[in-house]
Amino acid sequence: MKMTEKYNPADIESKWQAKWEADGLYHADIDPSRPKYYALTMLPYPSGDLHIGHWYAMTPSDARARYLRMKGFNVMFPIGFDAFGLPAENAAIKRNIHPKDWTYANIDRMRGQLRSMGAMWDWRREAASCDQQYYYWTEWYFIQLFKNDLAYRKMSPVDFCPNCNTTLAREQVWGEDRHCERCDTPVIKKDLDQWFFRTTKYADELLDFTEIDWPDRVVAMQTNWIGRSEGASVVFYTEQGDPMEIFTTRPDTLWGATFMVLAPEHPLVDKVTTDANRKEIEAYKLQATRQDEIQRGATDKEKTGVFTGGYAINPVNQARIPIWIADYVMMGYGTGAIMAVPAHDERDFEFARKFDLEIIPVIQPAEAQCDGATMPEAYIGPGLMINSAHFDGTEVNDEKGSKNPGIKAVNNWLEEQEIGRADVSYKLRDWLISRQRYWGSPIPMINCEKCGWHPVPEDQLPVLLPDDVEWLPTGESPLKLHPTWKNTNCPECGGPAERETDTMDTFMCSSWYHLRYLSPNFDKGMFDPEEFDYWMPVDTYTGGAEHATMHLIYTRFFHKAGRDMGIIKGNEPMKQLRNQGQILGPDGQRMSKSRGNVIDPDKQVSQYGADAVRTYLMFGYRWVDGGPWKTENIQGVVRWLHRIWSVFSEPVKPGNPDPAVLKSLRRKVHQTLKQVSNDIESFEFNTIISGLMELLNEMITAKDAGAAGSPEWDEARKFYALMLAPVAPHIAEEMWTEKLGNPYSVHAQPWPKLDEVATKVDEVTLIVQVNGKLRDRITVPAHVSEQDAKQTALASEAAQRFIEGKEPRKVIYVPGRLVNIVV
RNA sequence: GCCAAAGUGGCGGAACUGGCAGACGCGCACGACUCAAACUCGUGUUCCUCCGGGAGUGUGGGUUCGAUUCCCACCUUUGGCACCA
Repeated sequence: MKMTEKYNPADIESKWQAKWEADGLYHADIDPSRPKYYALTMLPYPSGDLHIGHWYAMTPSDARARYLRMKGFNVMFPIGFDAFGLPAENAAIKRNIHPKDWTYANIDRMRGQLRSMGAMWDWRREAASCDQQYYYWTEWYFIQLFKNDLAYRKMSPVDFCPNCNTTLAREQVWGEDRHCERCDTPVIKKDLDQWFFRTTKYADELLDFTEIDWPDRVVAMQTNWIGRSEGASVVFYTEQGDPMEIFTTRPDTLWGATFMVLAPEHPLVDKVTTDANRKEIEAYKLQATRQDEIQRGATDKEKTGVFTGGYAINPVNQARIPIWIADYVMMGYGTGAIMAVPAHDERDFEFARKFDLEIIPVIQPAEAQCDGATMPEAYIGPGLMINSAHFDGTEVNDEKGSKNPGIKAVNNWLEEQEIGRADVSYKLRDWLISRQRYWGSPIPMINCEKCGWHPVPEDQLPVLLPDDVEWLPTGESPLKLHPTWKNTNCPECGGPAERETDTMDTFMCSSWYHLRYLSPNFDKGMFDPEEFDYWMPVDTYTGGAEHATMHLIYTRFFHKAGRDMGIIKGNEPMKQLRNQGQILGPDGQRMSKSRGNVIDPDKQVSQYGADAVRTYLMFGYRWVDGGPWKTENIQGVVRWLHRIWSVFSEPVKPGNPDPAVLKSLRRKVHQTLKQVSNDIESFEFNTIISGLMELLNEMITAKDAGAAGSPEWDEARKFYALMLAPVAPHIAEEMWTEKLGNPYSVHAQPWPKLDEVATKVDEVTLIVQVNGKLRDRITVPAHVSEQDAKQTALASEAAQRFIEGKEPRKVIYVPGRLVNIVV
């Protein structure tokens, strides 16, 4: 007899990976006869080393894609690289290697690592955002945005990281001390001419999530980020007659405005400031700008501010109210000016108390009486309007915007009087995309002194990045320092002109990679429309939740803008989104080189095999949560894989089993099939594995009872290999093809067919409760009548003991579950 | 402060629609195999117990014959936002 070889993952994994690849097993091509499924996982940055987090994100997604493929879908599962960005330049500076060389070397290395996952990538669709034929179309799309007035240039104060020497988008600035997301350096403000995209134009539409199935968490984060507030815009006038527009969510409190506050940077500050106050105002402004550089955000900071000496007229009652400046009013939101109603706004109240300003209540709560002189805090609840001319007595409730009768009434009146109007304000700002760095997609714009800014003519695209640059960071784009690159001719007048030397934020590149995957070599457009029509939209998108307010808003904007420009079809790029959690180091901390708690997937794979690493990551965690890597826990799946191997390898010794054993084996097989199918569809990877473990345990028991050799046993092994295929593709292939002798490949097989009848039991165990407490178990036929079930339960000796001869008041019967006797 | 999610054995976690809490696995203990160890296999493993049973899913209440599951209040943890007018 031939000795059974041991399970050696290294042998079978590389063998099958090579064969699958050579056979093009996972190529996904347009096939109108089959339903399509676009499964997408967020593309990696080519940092040079695949992280265990990539495995955690990608291999369960791969398992699900494989399952859907077996279910009959034509599944596309592509991969690529988010290949532009700062780390390449930083590495270049540190090691004097060209960012391009660094990036492509890393991509090469990571391709190998990604292959070791045994995932069903269609490598023919690979795209890297730094490829010429990719950024060609990134540039082209920029031009379309520009032509449609969705890209514009503006001088504006922007967050600038002095370490990375580039500007940052609002969402790339983190924390109370406003530091750079990459290097933790506190950012500073700089006034720069920058390119923006009009994301705000889509603010309302971005708040509509009805067409997509995304996690509540992400929907909530995007909703907060967009920050829609309903209210009114009202124009106040300074005493000199300059209009001063403010936005308020509480127009019903207009009569309680006792002062105005301007942001220190507000353009009217100089004009309203009297000579007597000018010195103090200038000092405060200076201090505010300085503080901007460090921190102006702290909430618990005591309010500061200075009186300008100027006054404004409240348009609703002609009251003359002082104008102050204070840093609690931000130039970047609304109009940078507010009316202050201290009686009904906490911040204004605090400010008024500190500077002894008047407080006039205009909302009267039901019970207490508000008195401006004595009230201990602002009142923000509902009530009736008072001190508000003919609005006195109008009801104000807790609703926001026009649902609030007080706000609605005042808004109507403001419009009639032409003082103001109902309005909406957003926290969302236009997307700043200029970066003063080299390794990014060029912004294809030309500036001519005579003709202004014009796009590079499309037949001259792409604007190529020059290879010969000095990339030492100076705060200016390295492209600006290149001796010749920026010199060109004006597309309008032909005279000498200069190229834009900033490059684009890499989020621009990653906003459309799912479209480039459709046809990475297509040269007549961003994508082949035929591919688009078949594959789009993305059916399932998986990745980290950290992109909720950045990438995931940008890509929706990109898509909607493309739709309105006639380039893209549909309203949303990705129908379903699911987030995975994070794998932490064994110490429960975030993995980092400095902590020395990094788990290297390559090492794990060489030690345990790819199937073990895949299944461990699926089994050990709730996918959405993640958690610390536990080295000893991987033993569980390793043992399981070895047991699978032996169940499939050991010679069959046919026995003479009890038919009940076979029936119960078949039941377990089909119950597991049902459970595994449900779990894999709903991203519950941990219970897929536990279900398969349970089934294997039952198979071993059945085998010991002589089941081997029976048709039930053969079906169990066949189904087992098929159910294993999505999660552990290599061992499943080995079992299917080599051990069971089925035709290659297990991954080209249809998913096994469920026999619902087989999952049903003949006999059920009912629990018998007395007053809700478990007292006994009885076995009854599955279709027992209610009466019989109750009778059997009442007759139970254990139950009788607890009934103690008392008369049952009520007997509850839940079919298949229990009988509860209430006494 | 606001928004969101989550609290279950020593640990990761399971429990369909309100119906046997702790599946599966790790760890641990004991046993078998072994000269011995590892591997492997078997048995046990929420806590208390007078061995009848009792308690138990963050805390306190409620609804219900019955609550990890539904409702109310609170506590804790994690993530996000944070003077947004």
